[in-house]
Amino acid sequence: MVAATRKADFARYKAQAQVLKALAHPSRLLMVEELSHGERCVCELAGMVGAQMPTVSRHLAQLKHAGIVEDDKRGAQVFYRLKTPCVMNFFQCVTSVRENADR
Amino acid sequence: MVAATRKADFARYKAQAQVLKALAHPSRLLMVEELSHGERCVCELAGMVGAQMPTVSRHLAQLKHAGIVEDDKRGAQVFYRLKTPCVMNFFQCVTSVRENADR
DNA sequence: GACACGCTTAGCCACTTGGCTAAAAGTCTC
DNA sequence: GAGACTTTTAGCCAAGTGGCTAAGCGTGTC
Repeated sequence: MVAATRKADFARYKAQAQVLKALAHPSRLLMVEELSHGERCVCELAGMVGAQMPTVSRHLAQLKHAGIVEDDKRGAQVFYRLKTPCVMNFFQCVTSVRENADR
Repeated sequence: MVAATRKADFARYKAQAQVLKALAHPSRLLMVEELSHGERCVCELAGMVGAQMPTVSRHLAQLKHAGIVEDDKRGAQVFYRLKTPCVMNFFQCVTSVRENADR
């Protein structure tokens, strides 16, 4: 059963890594923080990030795939919002890690 | 000052992304969880991860560079330990994100 | 229907990541 | 110092990432 347990653990770590990877990009972090203040359409986020819309759209697709945001099409626009506001807890943790790292 | 603020924000997001990226790999997550139970030498971790030692050594170098672990050379061996146990808080957060994602 | 608008997809590119093997470097024993 | 042992570094390669432009697709307006 040890092998089976390790296999299950590995699958769990892989899934967790997927979520972390989705957050591990400056532009995506910026978007997540912005979305914590309320829903935004793609063009608004593109303006803030300072990248082309196709690029931003793909970043959002990654966040959506990881289950961090969800989209809502209204007319010609698509609004994104945080699906799991708990994500914001990361920011504190990450900051404290960084502060310890600098020490 | 808006431009300067945005620039500083971007630098902050970039630093945070570095920490998240360091954690965003199944093998590294496994090692971090293992290290949360106490210090381990490289060969022990290599056995758990199931990878070659050079590979594990490089993963550990990434974690060290991100400020997540620190090393302690004792004789021919190198022991690693968590520098910021706070990292363990991530696991809960990530899990809850995943559960919401599956829903 | 024609057009503008917002967003996504596809294709291309440079760059990074993560695995391996081989070689080097440091430490302990004899 | 020779040899065994642990760890790191270097070099290679396949696969993934992230940016761009161009093209496609759905929606609202005239």
